[in-house]
Amino acid sequence: MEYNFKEVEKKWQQYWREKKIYKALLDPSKPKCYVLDMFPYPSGSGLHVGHPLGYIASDIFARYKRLTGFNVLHPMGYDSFGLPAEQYAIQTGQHPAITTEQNIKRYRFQLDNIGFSFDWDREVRTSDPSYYKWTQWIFIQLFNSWYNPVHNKAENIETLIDHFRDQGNVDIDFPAGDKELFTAEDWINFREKKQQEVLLNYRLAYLSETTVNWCPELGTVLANEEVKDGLSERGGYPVERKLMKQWSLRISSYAQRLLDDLEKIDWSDSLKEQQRNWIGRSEGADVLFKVAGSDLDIQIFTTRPDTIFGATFMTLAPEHELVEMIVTPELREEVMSYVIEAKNRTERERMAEVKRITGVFTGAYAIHPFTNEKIPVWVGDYVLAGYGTGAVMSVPAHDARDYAFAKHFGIPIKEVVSGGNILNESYDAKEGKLINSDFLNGFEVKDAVRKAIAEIELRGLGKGKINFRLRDAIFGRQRYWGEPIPVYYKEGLPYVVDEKDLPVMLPEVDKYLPTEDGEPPLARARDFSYKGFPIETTTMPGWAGSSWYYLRYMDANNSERFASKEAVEYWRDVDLYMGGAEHATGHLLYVRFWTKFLFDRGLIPVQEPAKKLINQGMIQGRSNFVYRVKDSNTFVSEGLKNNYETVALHVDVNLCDDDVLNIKAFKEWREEFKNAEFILEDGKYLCGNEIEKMSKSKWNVVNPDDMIDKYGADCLRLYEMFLGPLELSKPWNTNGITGTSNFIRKLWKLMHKPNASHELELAISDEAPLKSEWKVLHRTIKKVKEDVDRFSFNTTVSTFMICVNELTDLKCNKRQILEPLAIIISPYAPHVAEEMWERLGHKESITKASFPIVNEDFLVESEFSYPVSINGKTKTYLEFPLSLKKEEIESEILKAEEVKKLLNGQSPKKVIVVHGRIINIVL
RNA sequence: GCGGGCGUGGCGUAAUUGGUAGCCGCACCAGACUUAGGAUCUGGCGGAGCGAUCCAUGGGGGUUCGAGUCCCUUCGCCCGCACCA
Repeated sequence: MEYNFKEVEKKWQQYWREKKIYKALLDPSKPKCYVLDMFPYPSGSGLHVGHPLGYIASDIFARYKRLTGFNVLHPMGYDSFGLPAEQYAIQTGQHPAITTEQNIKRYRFQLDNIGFSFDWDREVRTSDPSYYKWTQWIFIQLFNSWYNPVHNKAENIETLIDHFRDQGNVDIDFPAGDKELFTAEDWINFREKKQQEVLLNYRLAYLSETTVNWCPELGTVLANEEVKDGLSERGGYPVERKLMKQWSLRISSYAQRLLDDLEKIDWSDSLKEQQRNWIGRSEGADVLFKVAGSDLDIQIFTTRPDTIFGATFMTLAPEHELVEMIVTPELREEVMSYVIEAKNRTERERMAEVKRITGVFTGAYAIHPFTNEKIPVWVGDYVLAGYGTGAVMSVPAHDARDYAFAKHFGIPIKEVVSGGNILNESYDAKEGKLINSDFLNGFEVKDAVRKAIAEIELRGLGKGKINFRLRDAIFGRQRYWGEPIPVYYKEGLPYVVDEKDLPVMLPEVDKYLPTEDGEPPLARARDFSYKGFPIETTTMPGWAGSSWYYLRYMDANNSERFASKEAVEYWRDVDLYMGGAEHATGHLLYVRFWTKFLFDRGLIPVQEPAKKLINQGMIQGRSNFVYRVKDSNTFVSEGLKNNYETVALHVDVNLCDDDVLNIKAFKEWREEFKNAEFILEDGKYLCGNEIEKMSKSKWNVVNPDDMIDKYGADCLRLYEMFLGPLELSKPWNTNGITGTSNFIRKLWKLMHKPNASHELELAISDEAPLKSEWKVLHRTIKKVKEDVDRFSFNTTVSTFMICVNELTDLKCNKRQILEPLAIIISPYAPHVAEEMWERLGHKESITKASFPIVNEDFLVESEFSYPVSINGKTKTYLEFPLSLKKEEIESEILKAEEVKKLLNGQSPKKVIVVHGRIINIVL
């Protein structure tokens, strides 16, 4: 019989499910391999062919690792808290849990269709109380921890309390903001309320009044990572800056470690670079400038302390608290109206108008700490409140922004580093010699920076400092569909819920909207309280559950702990993490942060979640167009469209095959096309095409289920891999799928022959293979192994094709060849491989087999004829027997008769041999 | 502006990582068989030339016996960050 993929795939999927073939057990006798995909948010539109790309690749890797003797953990789950289900709930009143459940069912069906080797007994759902119980538990650990800068790790808050009791806080760096000093005695005399307030300043999960990204449209705050170009990442609504009391996580304490440990992990350069940029470490100094005629100081941060003599003015961010205090009475009105205007501009407006230079003089002057000159203090919105100290010393000669500002307002420009032409533009480069700079004169920039910092510290004007761009992560969301924060309020102070009372269940509400007084939806819940005290009404952000899910898979059904000690000790970290690059500065930063935190607290044995990470490329859509002749119901084929005046219309790509329109289906597609007429070329209607993002509105969404129905799961798997390198973004194009489809048929035919009535029947030979057949096999095994090890799955598919073509040419149907062949193909095309395996007489699943070992003996060439170049030029052919050892090759070749003949008796100076072959002869 | 990546036939791509450029597949062309099909099989398929050969990896230059690969320069494309002091 012909290969019937529908029957075969169904049969094996059922077999795998029933026998729990892919169940992973903790087995210390075997090496572990943890292969993880980024779990999906189960959206209403289901999977399209782009989603499984990464899943297929990781599945291949997982299956390959199983065959090579690893105990593989390859789980899947759902990131099931999130906005779309909540938006839908707001519109329809349906509980998000119901929508989510429906979507998950659909996802599961689609995933099963592709034949993945997930261990579904370990499925996790972030919205499940048995899961978010532990998300809440980790939050409590964060709340009960502080970052000890001396030990450079998070510790139990009790150690801080002990320290306060013994020594106060004099010797402890305050993590953020101004430091209020107290002694041990002070601490003991503080009331409970005061103590708790102080501790809140040190906890890793803390409540504070901060400027947040407020999105009025979504009615919630967002983390920096969730804002793109001043718009919300989800929905694309404008975001404002707003001062609010909010829960935050102190990720900034981990900035240096998050940066340093990038060195230790095998992630792509671009992704690491994105994280480095996001963390944004810069070295420089904090310097104090006195305000003339007052005892106020302006603290600035600069990375160029060497240029301090070039500071001709200072600029404060409009939000800076000193603005109000230093502005002179005459200018107060003007300055404050500028401040208000600047504050009211949204982030987006501010960004869009980067080129616009605005600012206003405060009337106040600062005293230059070295020259004692009076320099004017300005307010300008090019200075950001959120970075450094929100104030800068402006050195127009050596900073492009200061330069533009100074030019615009006619402020003097003083050159202090030679090498540029400051009449035309600022000289920002960090090289050149210092001039006009007193004690720094003559130093190179690099040395001057060091010298300047030393001098600043010596004179008590400030000190060297490392600044990070990374801000603490805002953790509260004014939304319903998320994890409740396990906190209650007593006398206005937050306390965490007792661990034994977890989870704090998400309460039922009558509506999923904020209350009339603007409280989050949870405030609608009746009696949402703990021991009579009100519970926090904001919920956790979408990234909370995904920041530790990889740990839950290790022991997904544990009700005593987030995962048992044995499980985290055994599985440790992810060996291969597959997912999109869009999570570079969101999820992938948070999951590293939580991992380091849990490590610090002795809960897990690793500091990084994933050793190796691959970002699979996006699959774009390939839209098809039909061309309607203007004002008619006639459609003209693509090649002839220039002869008419036409309008291009998106047409459902599923109505086209290789860009040829299925006219019958098209007519049935929409009522208006029922009587459409067509102008054909070569008897066909050819559609135009264009690469666009895959989306419903563009009619270019290809559903994997349809592909599987038409070609089978194995064919889809092979084809998605064959499209090109994994990391590359590429358009989905089914035009080439016949290639992989043919391949599966050819593979099948290796062990089936047509009988008298032209039907295929099993034909396997038990004869010993010929050397040529062994050679084909072992070359393939070798190549496949190398390819999988370097994640080059597209070349592997080519390798399989070559192998099958060659075996077909050799008419090889030998069992000893087909068995290993089935094994090496099984990670890619598991269904057909299982079926072959069974037909070869095996009772057990092919997944229990072992990946064959390469026998190099079959690959050694004894004799060959190949082109050789002389002095890198002329090519000629040479036959030379090669059975020599590496070190013998050159000396033997040098005296070989053949070579001399070739050179008319001359002896070569040097023979270049690569992989046992003479490549070039130098005379 | 800064950072990361890329540029090879009509198309997707490959090249043992510095060693015969174009593997494999699609598309296309020719042929065979035929139960007439969008099946299967055989052959061809970067350019020029009857040919041996020559020219070709965005352009220019360099290192090397030898460069798609390394270096410099230039052009073009994609992605990320961006008033971060």
